[in-house]
Amino acid sequence: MATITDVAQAAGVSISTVSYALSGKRSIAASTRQRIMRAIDELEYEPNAGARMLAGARTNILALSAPLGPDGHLPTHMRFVTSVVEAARAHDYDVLLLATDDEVSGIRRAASRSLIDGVVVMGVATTDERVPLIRRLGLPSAFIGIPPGVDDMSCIDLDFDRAGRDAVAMLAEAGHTSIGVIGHPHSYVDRDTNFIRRFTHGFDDECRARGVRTATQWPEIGRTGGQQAYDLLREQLPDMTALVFHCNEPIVEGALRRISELGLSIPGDLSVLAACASYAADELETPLSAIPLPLDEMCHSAVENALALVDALGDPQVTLIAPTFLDRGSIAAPRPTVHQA
Amino acid sequence: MATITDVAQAAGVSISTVSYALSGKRSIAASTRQRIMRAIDELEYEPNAGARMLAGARTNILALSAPLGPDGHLPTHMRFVTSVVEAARAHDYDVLLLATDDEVSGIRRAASRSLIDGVVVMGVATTDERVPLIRRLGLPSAFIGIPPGVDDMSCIDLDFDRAGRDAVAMLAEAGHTSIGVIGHPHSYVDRDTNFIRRFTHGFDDECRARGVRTATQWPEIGRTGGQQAYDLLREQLPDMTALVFHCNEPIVEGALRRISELGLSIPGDLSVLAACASYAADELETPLSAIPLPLDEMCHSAVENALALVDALGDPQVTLIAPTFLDRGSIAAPRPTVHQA
DNA sequence: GCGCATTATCGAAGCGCTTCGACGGCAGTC
DNA sequence: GACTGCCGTCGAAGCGCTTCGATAATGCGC
Repeated sequence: MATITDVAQAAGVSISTVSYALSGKRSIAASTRQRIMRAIDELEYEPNAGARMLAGARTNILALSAPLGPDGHLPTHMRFVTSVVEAARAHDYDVLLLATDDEVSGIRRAASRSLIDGVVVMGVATTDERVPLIRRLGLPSAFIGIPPGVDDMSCIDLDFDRAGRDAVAMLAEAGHTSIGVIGHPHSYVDRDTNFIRRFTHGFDDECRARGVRTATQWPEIGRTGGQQAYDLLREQLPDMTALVFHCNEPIVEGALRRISELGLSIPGDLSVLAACASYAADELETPLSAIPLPLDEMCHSAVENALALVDALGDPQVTLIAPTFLDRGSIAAPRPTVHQA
Repeated sequence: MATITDVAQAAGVSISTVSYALSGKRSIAASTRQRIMRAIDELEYEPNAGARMLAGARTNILALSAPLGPDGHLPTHMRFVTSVVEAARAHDYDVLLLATDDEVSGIRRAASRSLIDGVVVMGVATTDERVPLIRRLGLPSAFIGIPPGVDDMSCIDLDFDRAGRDAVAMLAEAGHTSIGVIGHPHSYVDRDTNFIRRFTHGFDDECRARGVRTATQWPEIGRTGGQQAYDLLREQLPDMTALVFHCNEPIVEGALRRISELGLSIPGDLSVLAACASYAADELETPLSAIPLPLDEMCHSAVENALALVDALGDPQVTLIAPTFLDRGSIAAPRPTVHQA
């Protein structure tokens, strides 16, 4: 493999000139730069990563701490992972994947070994040991999700509170006064809670403000959970005319199936909104209007925030992304109530 | 951060002694080693990764080249990824994730920069550009899956041909003479084919040898695809008494649902086998007897094969894992035929 | 045409580690 | 008691790069 010395020789310059030509940190005559670039191409030179780390105190590697246990929703996690990798690559960064019981210790190890420049943290739990660890290490970082009470580190997330309010507002303005919610599996609620709690807070608060009746089901994982949750919800809220999903697609699919089994039409009999949807809500059995989870935006911003900290540009910041709405026609005014004799 | 010099000073020895104590490449007096270890603990010393790479020509990083496009089955891919990470960690290796349009170029880049010691390749396609690339780079590698015609590189996979034969044998010996197959979505077949082809080859060959009638459906992606495939299969093979799945769970779930809608019992009316199942076939609506895909074994062996090549222990080898069978009672003898008047 | 910036380039130090060769000390051998 | 061999340790070279300070070359004002 060619080294910088080979390039310097081939171009008839010193190695420091090559280095400066590459980094742009000092001005180089255009003609010299050209010769150097030609030599680089011919020799297929790539700088040695180890040498660069040693000398430059820069690794061009970002860790991704991802709890990818069997209890999360794999497809969603996967989308986050690939999106982070993509964002990192856009800045010539590579991603070291820390997972399976190494999301925490791996951060310490990689940082102590100066293997990484920073870390992107996903799957943030309510009390997350990675928060104090990273703070103590002084490692540039970005959290995807907002650990409660943290304001001295970069975090990015959808504004779930706002999303909850918007969901209510949208349905209430269409005329609904009784809205059911199917939330995440309760196993997530016990663990992750933070974003779920924020959504619920905004949602419930807005219901109260508008005098909307509501009830929430936290189902079991999977499609069956979705079906059961819908049935229970109907018992709890017999006059329900609108349904909000704040969960992953298997549960949505289960509930939609149950709805269609019951012969109910969307939005004729029931208005449905997919809130904070990490999946493609237009590819469901019935396409759903949605407040999408801006997954790519979150991941890209997280990477950029982390790298800004690496470059010591700016300070850590907490970013809440404003929710948006994608209309797919699954929301309408409720049917006029038929007063029974 | 503490360096090896700090440790040497604290322990009152030279840095080379510390290095040898750590690597074990020369003998060190027990008392000296103890002093060194104490110093390491007290200073929380971790060797600098860059320096190690530079001096040692060893990075302790393995690349994982994973095409994680939206067209694959995300949960399965995710399981592979976490399993590889886990296996690598067991050897104090970290994993650099190459994905999203960088599975190929990333290998070249990381290798040229001497960032990685080797690469584990997943999602192997029939003609895969990574094969010639890695061969040309002379990079230690292991393929999860067998690229056709490759015998000079380490590959590991389930013996799909054998699995196909075993599937037929098992059902034929239970008395079945007409076996339907629901295979992978045809979008996979067009792309990946190799393992699918090997399964089909073994399966069809064994059917021929045993005089078993058979037909295969390559469904659309998703649950609906599974339902449709089952219906079509019944038209194609009206006397079908056994069904083999060689696909991912959404399709299995769709087909099982259709079967239960039709009021058919398993294994009373239909014997069912989940072949090469990457999912937990015991957690389905109806638990299925299965030939499991030994995902962890594949990933762990792949990592070990790649590392063996890094250490220049042994030569590349193609490993086919013998299929096993997990009985969950979804296979029985066919009902005696009722001759219609 | 002299001094002074400015621009372009170079040499050398040093990042933290691994590894080679060397060396002192000690046990065993004849 | 001198010789051989081995064990435990050390010093120094060198991995390929970045960066600092120095130096040469150029352009400019007066």
